Amino acid sequence: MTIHDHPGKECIDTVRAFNRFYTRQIGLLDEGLLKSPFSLTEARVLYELANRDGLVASDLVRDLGLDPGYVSRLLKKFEERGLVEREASEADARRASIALTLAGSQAFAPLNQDSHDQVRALLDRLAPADQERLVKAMRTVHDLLGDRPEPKVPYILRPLQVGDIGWVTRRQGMLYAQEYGWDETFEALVAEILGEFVKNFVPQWERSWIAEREGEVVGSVFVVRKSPKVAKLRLLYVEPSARGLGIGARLVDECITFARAKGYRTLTLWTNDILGAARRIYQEAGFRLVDEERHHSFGKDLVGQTWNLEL
Amino acid sequence: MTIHDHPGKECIDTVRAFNRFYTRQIGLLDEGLLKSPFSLTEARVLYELANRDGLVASDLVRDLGLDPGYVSRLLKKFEERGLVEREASEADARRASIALTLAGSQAFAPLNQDSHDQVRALLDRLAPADQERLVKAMRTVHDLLGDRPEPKVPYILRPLQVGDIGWVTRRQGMLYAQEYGWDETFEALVAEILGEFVKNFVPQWERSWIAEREGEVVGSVFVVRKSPKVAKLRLLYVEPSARGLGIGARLVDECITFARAKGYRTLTLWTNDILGAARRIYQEAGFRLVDEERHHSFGKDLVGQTWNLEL
DNA sequence: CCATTTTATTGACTCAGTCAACTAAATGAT
DNA sequence: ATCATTTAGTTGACTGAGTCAATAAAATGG
Repeated sequence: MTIHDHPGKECIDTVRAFNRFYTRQIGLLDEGLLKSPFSLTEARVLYELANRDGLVASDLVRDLGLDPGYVSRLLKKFEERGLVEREASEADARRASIALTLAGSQAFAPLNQDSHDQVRALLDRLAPADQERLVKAMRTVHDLLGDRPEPKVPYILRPLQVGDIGWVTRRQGMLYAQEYGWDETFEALVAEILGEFVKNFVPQWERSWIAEREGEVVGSVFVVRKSPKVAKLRLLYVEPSARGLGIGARLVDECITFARAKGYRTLTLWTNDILGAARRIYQEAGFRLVDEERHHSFGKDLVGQTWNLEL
Repeated sequence: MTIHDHPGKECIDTVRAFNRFYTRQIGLLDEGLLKSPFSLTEARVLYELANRDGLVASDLVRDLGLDPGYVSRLLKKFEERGLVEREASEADARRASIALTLAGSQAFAPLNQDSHDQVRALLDRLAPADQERLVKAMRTVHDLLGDRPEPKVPYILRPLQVGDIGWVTRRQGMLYAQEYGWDETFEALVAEILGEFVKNFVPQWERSWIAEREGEVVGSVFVVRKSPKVAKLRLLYVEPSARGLGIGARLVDECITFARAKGYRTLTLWTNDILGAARRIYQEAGFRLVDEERHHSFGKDLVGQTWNLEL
């Protein structure tokens, strides 16, 4: 696979179909503006003015993709009608920041309310579960096509919650199936391990960390008690899409800190030699390879490795 | 929870933000039309004519949300330029179906190509995994907001594949957590059962069915061998969004057929009394309640039930 | 300090889209 | 059958949203 395959034709057609569909959708929503004294573009400008401070004419031109002349005239009209005020910039005499006056806000309020009500009506037609799916899908499209600002917090760590076990199982199963051709018995092993983890969970001695990035699970790791002196790190994984953020190292680090704090003497883990990225993380963290054995699992011939860290 | 909660404010705001964003996005894409001799609306009309047969003027008015007078004039202009032909309808003398001529197709081709290339360029900027996410999200939005045509095949049944174990675990865990407040130990139990199912899987005596609807898993059931004479039905579930299609009954039916074919004498299952929808399916299928016992599991006081069907 | 770029404005257009009035055919209620 | 109502499409008369090019003034950058 090259870095960028050309997108398939069905993909392109689906996106185009969506664009046509949404063109119409937006047309329907904007019909609500017909009775208002503002055009669609005017309403867009009002919205921007109402929701952002310190805007300058050229911001509107750029962000809404409008003609500078048109914006100039439009603002002049708004100013004459007392809807906006301009305040000359001190730093740059050409620019003037534009703000809605009270009258402007009042003129915008019903527009805003209409739009709000329309969207609510749209959502009301859907079952709650579908509302969530819709919103999530829209957010995905928005994030992918918009110039996504890197999230301020690249990821968070949190404990296990309902749904995580299955999700982690699924993702690990699919990931190793895709990358190494492992069969479904690996996914089954993950399911068993996680099932047992929760069933026999001892909060004092064991812990789980789920890495979440923008609401999506992107990594996880588990520490279980093998004996009073030995803790085992299990099921470290990081989503391919979230690699390079140091999540893997961070997760391992949390495990080590936890194991130390609990008074374990050894932190052990089992992995396979082909998992290079993981091995590097373990080495960096100070783990030493203590044992290797061949085995046939998950439909492949593999070399299992045991790594230990003396705490 | 009422049937339709009012959508949360953040939902509404997200949808509105998406609408603003996509208004701009469509504006960007349509800039490609500027050099062409057609307006956006003309291009939309041409697209419809190129992709659908037997169209009538009023179809365009309805489907594209246009003014009838405008369409009338637009078609007249196209006809004068030799881009479209009209053929009077036999059934209704007022109507005439409209079709692109060869010249019309030729005029449309570059537009179509441009749009295609633009979308390809858009997708090319994304990693393949993100392309898939985008397309899937768009399809979700389209399906939810468009008047979705009922799929021709409402669902299909298929055997387990990689990723299903985790998905089924997650969905069951989340479903019962949401509907009955069960804690994560239920999800863990599902994970263990499924892990063991795959680990000890005996194809001759056991089987799984996954119900899939439009590419999404919407239900599942498993049959395991308890003894040479007794098979156990486990983990029946149907997604709320796919209920009412008879998937649950169908899954149970498959289990019964399978158990009979394999020569089992009894099909047994364990459930809880609060799961009313499931109970109805079991009763319909001929199962008899043979045992009940109170137990405390999943953070709740429950009444477990064993149901048997003599084959 | 001078060429270039950015920000904003203005004049001059135009054509995409609207609105209302109207014809002709089809439908449907009685 | 028939007559009121609805549907399909047409035409005339507008208008105003948006475009394009020229210009001014300020800021930037080598």
